[in-house]
Amino acid sequence: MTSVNPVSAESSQPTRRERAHAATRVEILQAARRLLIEGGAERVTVRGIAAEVGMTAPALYRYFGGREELLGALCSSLYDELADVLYEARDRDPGAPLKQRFLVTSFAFRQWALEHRPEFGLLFGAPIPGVLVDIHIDPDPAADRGMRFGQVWLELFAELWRQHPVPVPHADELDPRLREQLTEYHEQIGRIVPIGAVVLYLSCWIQLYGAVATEAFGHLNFALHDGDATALFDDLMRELAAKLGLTH
Amino acid sequence: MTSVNPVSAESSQPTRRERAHAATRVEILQAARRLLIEGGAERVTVRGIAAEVGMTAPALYRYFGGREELLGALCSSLYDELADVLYEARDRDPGAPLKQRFLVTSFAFRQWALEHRPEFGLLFGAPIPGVLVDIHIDPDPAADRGMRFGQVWLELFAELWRQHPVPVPHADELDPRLREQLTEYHEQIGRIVPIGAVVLYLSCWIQLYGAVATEAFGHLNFALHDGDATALFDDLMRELAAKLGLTH
DNA sequence: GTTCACCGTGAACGTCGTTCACTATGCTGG
DNA sequence: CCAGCATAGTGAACGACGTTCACGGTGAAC
Repeated sequence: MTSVNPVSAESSQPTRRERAHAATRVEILQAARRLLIEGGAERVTVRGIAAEVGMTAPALYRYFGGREELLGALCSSLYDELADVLYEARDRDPGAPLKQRFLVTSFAFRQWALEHRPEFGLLFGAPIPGVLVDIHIDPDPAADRGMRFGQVWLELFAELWRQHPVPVPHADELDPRLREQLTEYHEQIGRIVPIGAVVLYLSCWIQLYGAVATEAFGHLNFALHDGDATALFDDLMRELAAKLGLTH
Repeated sequence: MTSVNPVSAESSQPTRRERAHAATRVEILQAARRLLIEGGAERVTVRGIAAEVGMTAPALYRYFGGREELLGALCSSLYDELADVLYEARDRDPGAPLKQRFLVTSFAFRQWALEHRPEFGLLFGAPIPGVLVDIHIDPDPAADRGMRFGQVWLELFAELWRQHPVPVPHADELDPRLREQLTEYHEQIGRIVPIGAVVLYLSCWIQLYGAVATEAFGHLNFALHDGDATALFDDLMRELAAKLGLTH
């Protein structure tokens, strides 16, 4: 099962076979994504993918341990793509004020979610029993591609907060339970902002998630008949900017 | 298929057979829920349910049109249960100040979500292609059990806002797109609050959804390693109360 | 007491994930 | 250059899935 080749044990140049293997892996993931877009995670079927890439189903087991592992790899690659999209949005206009870059990045997140609803659902919906678990359990932090996604927001937020340090509760004023829970993460990110700002960061993430997920999942359709929450999202982002002390 | 009995066409007392039929339906839904809890929507299988209620798979087609329709009915019954839970929380202490009753209800929502994650995921996660669609498309508003769930919050919010009318933008100040989109819903709920308050209501729902869903789906685990966001939720609800002008 | 609607079964079809024995291919070490 | 071998891919098979259909049995209705 994907045994390590003695020739290129770690980081030396990949052999011909390894390149072909990796190429087939991405081809498989592309086919999987096509099926995901067509009909949700349910349609991502081993046999379907195999047909798409011109193989029979058992051949896929040379590349992935099974359907769940394949879905996990698909999640990873999607997290990566999303992180790239966000980085691109953030750095699109490096001279612009940070507030604007933050808003542009937030809008890019929403846009990606709406243009890729099945993918967004896979990454940010209810976890599928055997899939996402494996990812977040991965001991190697670099292997958790979701981390890269979170990193975008963290960098942006930290830069924003340090340039515009809206008052946050001191560590002593924080709920002791919350302070204790967040200490590990706080250290993990190198204490780039005070722990009170981490709470603010999480509350921003929650608000952004809520705004994007409710729209992408259709949980606003009861009120917004056409399902387009653009105007509402604008409102919410203004509110979020105000919470960050970014009054214009 | 479930033809109307000439004896009890509409609302007269149900015949013996009809009662048995209805009883079997709920028994089936209970079995389906047991499987849902065991292993998510994926495990809710026609054959599995049939075995659970002591029948063979084809027999279930006397009660439901198929797996998707069965999942839809399960959603409806879960929405109903959740609405009951919320109503109970709201009316637990009718003499308490509205702010407290609002917070108690919000906490009840979170608690139900955390104690019934698979059910919550089915109702509030990414929509399953063939399932939730049918529900929200139902022309009979009384048949959409999700409406009953939304009604709890709407009643609570309206009562709260009228007792404590925090300033909201006038209709003229609202984004024209948003105003036009919300007009239909505004009429539908009988204009019990001004349309600007509807925007506030939606933003509250989004914030509550974000707080509960991120925790229930594990989308806070990157920072809260134990996954318990109680303290953070407290914070967020305080913030939400402040947005409603409920400073204590 | 006959008729008939309804409940439930068993067999069957096509699809699913997965395993296994097997073959072909192409790289590798002597 | 050739023997050896890891790897890629196939076809058959197993059990489980959703769904359909023809069939028998049971209880209510006239």
